Amino acid sequence: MPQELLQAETSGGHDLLDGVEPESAQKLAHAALDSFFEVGYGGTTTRHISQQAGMSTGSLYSSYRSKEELLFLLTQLGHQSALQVLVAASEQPGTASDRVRAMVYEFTIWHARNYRIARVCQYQLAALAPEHHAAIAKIRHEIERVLRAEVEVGVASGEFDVVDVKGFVLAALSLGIDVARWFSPTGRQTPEALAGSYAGLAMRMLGTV
Amino acid sequence: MPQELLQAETSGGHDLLDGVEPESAQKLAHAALDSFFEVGYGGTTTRHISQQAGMSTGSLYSSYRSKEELLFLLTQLGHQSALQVLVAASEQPGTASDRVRAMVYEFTIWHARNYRIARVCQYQLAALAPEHHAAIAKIRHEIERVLRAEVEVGVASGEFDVVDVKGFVLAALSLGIDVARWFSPTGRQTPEALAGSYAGLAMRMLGTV
DNA sequence: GTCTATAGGAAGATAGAC
DNA sequence: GTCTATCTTCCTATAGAC
Repeated sequence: MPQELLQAETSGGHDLLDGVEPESAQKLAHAALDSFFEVGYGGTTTRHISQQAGMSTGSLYSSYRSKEELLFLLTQLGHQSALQVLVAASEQPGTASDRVRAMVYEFTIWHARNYRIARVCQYQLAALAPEHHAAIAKIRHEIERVLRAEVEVGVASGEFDVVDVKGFVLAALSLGIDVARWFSPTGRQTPEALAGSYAGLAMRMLGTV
Repeated sequence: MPQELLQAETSGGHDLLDGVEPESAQKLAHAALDSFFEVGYGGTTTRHISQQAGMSTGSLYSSYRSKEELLFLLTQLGHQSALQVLVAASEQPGTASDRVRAMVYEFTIWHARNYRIARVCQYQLAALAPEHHAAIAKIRHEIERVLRAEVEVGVASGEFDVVDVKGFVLAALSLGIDVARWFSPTGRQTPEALAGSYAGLAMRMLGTV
């Protein structure tokens, strides 16, 4: 069973899975991420995960109870990391505009830089066991709550001109999340340019003065 | 082998799969859609599809060559239908604003009303054979081209104030597409309200005067 | 903790009868 | 076109040796 330490250093060559111990569990986690990303949870076999990790089929089960537990680990690490960058952006000094802009920017850039684990996080949730799904749903609600709270600060202060706060929050998170569907580091867009574009569009949506 | 007639009557109780003939092929297509939606392409078995369609396992293969061909049929019908509503909206009279607003509205509403086939279309593409994937990519490029062309009309006429046309097109399509990830008819949002919200946000992104 | 071996079943696709 | 039967391969998970 791996330690679930959150090592959310997403830039500078670090990896979201660096905190998974011991090494065999980390190798399996990497192999599982590759496979879930490529062929989905249903298309992934435990044999393939084990072999990509350089182990025998049976050895997977001394690190993890099941294929589903491996999905849960990845999904949990990804969601915790995404929430963390959003919270960090919301704690910046400045105006509500500054903070919301930073939140959209960082959320988008996270989905681009971590597009592999992000894609697994966003599109394989239905394969989780009910209790694991509920745990992830809590983090997702928190992500929504953190952004909505900051938007409401800007509405109250008159910085933003929005009637439909829920609609904006939904749209802003959707923009970031959908990046995980199509992003590729071999494409023309850099994470930074993309995040800048979306942050600017979000400011327009808010009718900033 | 089913006829691939496009029956894009998406409202009024009609079904995108109505044009699939004969009836056995249509039943299999419905069952495949259900299963691809629920557990993904990799998690779907031909046995399950056949049994849900009320047939034996082997009978699937007198309508379709493979599981992948069934995915291709669904993906093709969905994409053709989505393109069709976008083209219809682009042919409306009025200003470029009217047309782009209608395009975002209709594209969003399509992904909400057809959220099951839309989810399969958007998230199972990687399972397609290369030649099938290429055929779908053509339709997707056409979808992007149609919207971009109309935005450029509005930019040229001075109706829109956008520097980054590609960024806007990407964001507007993303908003619509991402609806397929989370939409449920049992949720609080109606397709109409959602589409209206996103169409309004798109107009703000365009800096309409 | 890792291995080999295996249980016990299910996978995609095909063959041949009706 | 649909059925039953089957080929061959593969599946998740466990058992027991080292």
